[in-house]
Amino acid sequence: MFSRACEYAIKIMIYISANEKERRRTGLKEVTEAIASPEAFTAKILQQLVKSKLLNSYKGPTGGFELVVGKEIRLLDVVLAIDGSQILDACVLGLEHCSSAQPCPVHEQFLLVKEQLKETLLATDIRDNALRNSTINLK
Amino acid sequence: MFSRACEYAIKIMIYISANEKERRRTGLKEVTEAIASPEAFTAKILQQLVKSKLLNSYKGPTGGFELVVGKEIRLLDVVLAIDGSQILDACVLGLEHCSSAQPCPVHEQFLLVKEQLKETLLATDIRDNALRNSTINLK
DNA sequence: CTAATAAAGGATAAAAAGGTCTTTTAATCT
DNA sequence: AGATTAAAAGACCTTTTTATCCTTTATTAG
Repeated sequence: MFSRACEYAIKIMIYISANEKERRRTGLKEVTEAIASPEAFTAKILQQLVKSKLLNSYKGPTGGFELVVGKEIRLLDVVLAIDGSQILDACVLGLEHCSSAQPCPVHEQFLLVKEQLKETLLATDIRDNALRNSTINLK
Repeated sequence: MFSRACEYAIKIMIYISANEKERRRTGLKEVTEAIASPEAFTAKILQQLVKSKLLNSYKGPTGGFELVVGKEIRLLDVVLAIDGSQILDACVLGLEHCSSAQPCPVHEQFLLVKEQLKETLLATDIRDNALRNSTINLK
């Protein structure tokens, strides 16, 4: 459904969110251990999340990453930052000119699926306690 | 949502289905023109659909492909044949041990999405006239 | 039986995704 | 200021997916 990078990104965001309550910044090494991901690759994803303004980063000792403060971050924002809008916008069959005016053969059938997906991505806040619950594991 | 190969496969099946009414067999060249796909790659996908027993194939002049006769073929069958059950079975976050007993942080949120997707894939018959309508284009 | 036709199969190539390594830049703490 | 820490950046490597090419096998029509 999502790229591997996007799966990592969602886990990263949830993990950093869980840390937001207690301490503040989360370092690269800490995240990669928490979500069992390749370190260098995870660093690249963190960079993208910073560029997309979902995370702030700080260098040096006491450095690390934190959610952008005061900004509501939904699952949709994370998916858009890493995978783009393809999964919501693109034709299921990959047709360039598919739309409600010129629908592909399965256009109607997938309207509900996409609507349900979009609704879920929009409704899910990264800071939701149900997600950031520390008992939940991300490995 | 689906792999490129799977997108081609769905188009292939719909196109061959549209031919089922009038003539019978459909050749590789005809399909690739109809769906604007790379010929050799399309041939590989056709082979997979034959191996998965969704299509019958015949060699030589008058040869080609046809839907397995008398067998109901749903979109689900095509997706399973090419992409496998991943999109329905696998954890959204890629966790190995995710289940209702040990749910990942977004497990609940995606239950409805996956259910809706499964329902759609199950309910959509490749021979549905709404799909095989010849006015619909597959390029 | 032979020529022509069309799918099957296997080897190879190109592109994209996933992942690594090394150097640079910025911040902190003696 | 100098040593240390941690993220940023860019070049590189690996695997998977997408796509091509060439030979073989099976079928049909003459």
